[in-house]
Formats: sequence, C-alpha cells, structure tokens
Amino acid sequence: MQRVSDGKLNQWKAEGFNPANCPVRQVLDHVSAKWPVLVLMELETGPRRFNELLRALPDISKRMLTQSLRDLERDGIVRRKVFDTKPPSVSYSLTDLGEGFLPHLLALVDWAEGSMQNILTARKEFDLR
Amino acid sequence: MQRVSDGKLNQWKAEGFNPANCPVRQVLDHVSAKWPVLVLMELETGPRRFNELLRALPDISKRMLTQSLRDLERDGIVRRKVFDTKPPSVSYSLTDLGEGFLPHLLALVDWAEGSMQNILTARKEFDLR
DNA sequence: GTATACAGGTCTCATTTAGAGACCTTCTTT
DNA sequence: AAAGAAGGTCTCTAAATGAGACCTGTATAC
Repeated sequence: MQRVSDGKLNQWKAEGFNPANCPVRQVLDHVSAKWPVLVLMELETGPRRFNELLRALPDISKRMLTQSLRDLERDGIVRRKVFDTKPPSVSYSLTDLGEGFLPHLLALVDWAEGSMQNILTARKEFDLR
Repeated sequence: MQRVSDGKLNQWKAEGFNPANCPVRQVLDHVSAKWPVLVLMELETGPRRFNELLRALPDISKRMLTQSLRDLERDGIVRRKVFDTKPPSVSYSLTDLGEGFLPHLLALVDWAEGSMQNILTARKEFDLR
C-alpha cells in the first residue's frame, strides 16, 4: 500500500532515490530546455531539414541547434535521416517516443499561454514592491 | 477559421509572433528548469521553510534556491510568507496558479519516468555507433 | 558575559555553459 | 574561376551556475 498524498519526490526518496543523479531530471533537462522545446514544436507538423530549422528559429545558433538535435536524437525522441543528394541533405523528425511526448509539452505551453495574464500581473505587483 | 494541423508555433507566427521574445518561453524557462521543477515537486505536499527546502534538495546551493524561489514568487506561482519569530522564519507554498500548474509538471515527470527504459536503450544504441 | 548556533539570506570567485560568428568540405550553378 | 548552398565544427567571449565564506539578529549553553 502506498499513501497517495506523499508527493512524487517523497515517494522516490522512500524508494531510496537520490535527486542528485536522477535520470528523469536529465531527460527533462533535454526536453524542456529553451531550444529543445522550440525544435520539438517545429517538428510537430512534420520533418524538417537542418537549415529549415535554422530559419524557423531565427535566434538559434547552428551550434545550439546541432546540440539540441543531438541530445534529442540520443534520447530517441528525434530521428535523423541523411539523404545522399548532393550536397547531402538531412531530415529530422519525431520518433514514436517523441510523438508521445509532444502532447505533454503542448499542454505545458497552453497552460503558460492561458496563465500569461495572471503571471504578468503578478510580476508587476512584485516589481513595484 | 483556423487550420488545425498547423502546429502551435506556426499559429503563433501567423499571428505575427516572434519566437525571439516570446513571453511563454520565459515562463517555461522559470518553471521547467532544473531547480524550479524540484522545488515545485517538494512544495506539492505543502508549505516548506527555506532551510527545509535546502535539506530536501541536497545538491542545491543557497544561491540557486533563493533565485529559483524569487523567480517563482515573481511569476505568482509560489507565495512567500515571513513570520516574525526570532529568528524570523519564512514559509514558501504554492499559489492557486502554482497548484494549477503542478498537474502538468507531474504529467511530464510521469512520462519521463515511464519512458526511461526506452530512452536508456536509445542512448546505448546511439553511443556505440 | 562570551561563545556558539540557527534562520535566511547575500557576495565573491572559479568553473560551466551558451551565444556569435568564422571556417570547412563537397558539389552545382553562372 | 568564383560564388553559393548544405550541414556542420571550432574558437572566442559573455553569461549563468555552483561552492562556499560571510552577514545580521536573537537564543541558548557554558
């Protein structure tokens, strides 16, 4: 039996879990950081080439795009496919795992969008104190 | 009328939106970064004092805890309450806004937990290539 | 009374990470 | 022959993070 109101963190701890090297944290870091979020949202509607992503995300650098894509690829969330056109072109798309994740991400984004007014109000109050 | 399969990012762009200074992004940065996630998970089960949080999150520094709490407070997600005991003690808890957010966060964490096996497998494959 | 402890921070400095942008390679078009 | 495109990598600088010393005010211990 398990108490229901313990909170996830406490459950983990009860199982001898150490937040310091938590694998879930690593995944969330990859998936919820600034750039990966935007990359995933762009891939929502279908495969994209490297330079398409660059153009779609105007303020990302090649370096960070490469790194975000590599992390997502390594975690099995994004698939990288090379076509030997000349010059070779590369296509990135969501895997099944990635497709399964997207709804959660979009739910978060929707929440943020819907709460924006409250948040902006809260910030104003906080700042003039 | 709005096409449904456009993707959120494209919808935003159609509305003249510029990802560069997107307010949603800022909120997500505060809410989904490494430490804030853990702070929020700890607050899931009720108010906590500053030093309680420090002890609960063994590898966080005071500096980062303070900063995470300030950001969350400023965004109206966490409430800070000072009691004038001596020495004064400070209690942090979720606001209604924060309570509304938590389910989404936990959904993400559950997904990560449930997908961990797939992810670890994907990583292994990636690494030996 | 002096010394030590605790609450909740801030400040400084060393280390990591991110960002800007030059450069690379292979083929194609002009 | 020169320039351009694709998909990156490399270098250098700037910003964020982490470790930990220090601060302020009361309380308790010696």
